[in-house]
Amino acid sequence: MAYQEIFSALADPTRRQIFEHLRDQPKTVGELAKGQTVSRPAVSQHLRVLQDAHLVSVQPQGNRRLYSIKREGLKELRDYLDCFWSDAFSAYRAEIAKVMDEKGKE
Amino acid sequence: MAYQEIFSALADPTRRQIFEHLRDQPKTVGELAKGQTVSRPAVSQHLRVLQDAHLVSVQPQGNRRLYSIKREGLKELRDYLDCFWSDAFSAYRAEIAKVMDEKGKE
DNA sequence: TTTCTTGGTAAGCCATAACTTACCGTAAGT
DNA sequence: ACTTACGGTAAGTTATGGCTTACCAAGAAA
Repeated sequence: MAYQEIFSALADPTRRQIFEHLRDQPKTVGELAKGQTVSRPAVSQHLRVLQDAHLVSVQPQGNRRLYSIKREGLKELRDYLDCFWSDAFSAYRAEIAKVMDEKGKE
Repeated sequence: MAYQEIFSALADPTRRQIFEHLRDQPKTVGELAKGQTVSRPAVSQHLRVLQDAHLVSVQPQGNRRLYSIKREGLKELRDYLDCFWSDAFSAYRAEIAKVMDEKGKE
């Protein structure tokens, strides 16, 4: 359904780098821009795209905005990939994934 | 490493549709083009990109070329996604995936 | 209340990528 | 041998998307 946005969001190398930087911990726009060669507005625009793809989320904290990874988009992507394993293991995999998602929420 | 090619290969909607059409069974270029609104050369070009991303493979059969899905690229992508589940379940997931790949090869 | 920081948005530029038509090589069919 | 089917490649066009600078709004700090 929303594969389009997710795939194209992660297709850009700069955007993927930003996304990866969020893997360790939530960061502000300024922090993210510091690790990038592109300008801060560019980072803002990338974050917008990632947000639309449900790959990151924000919480404003006074002056700044703290971005963090949101696994929702990733989960969708994983489900998409899974349906290319057409054998019985696909279902098995899906089940495992489901269980782990539950755990992951804690 | 080669995430770039894989992500951008699947980011294009037409290309993804072609890829999905191969899910059921291997097909020739003509067959794939028939299900598409774009021209046959366009399909050829898309297949080239998918091939570079290790998402499809070809075997020539006389006059025609039979394209089929190659899970190598998908596997790489899945591994990439897995490393965003940073908890202990990531390792577990990876193990499961490995086992299932082995099984899948049969 | 100024001033500085933080960050989103607008406008415009430019490179890339997806498409087209035209062409060519090769294998089958007649 | 000729013709038709199949499909890859070249060249050119156009739209999209990633970048920049400039600008603006809102919260801290002075």
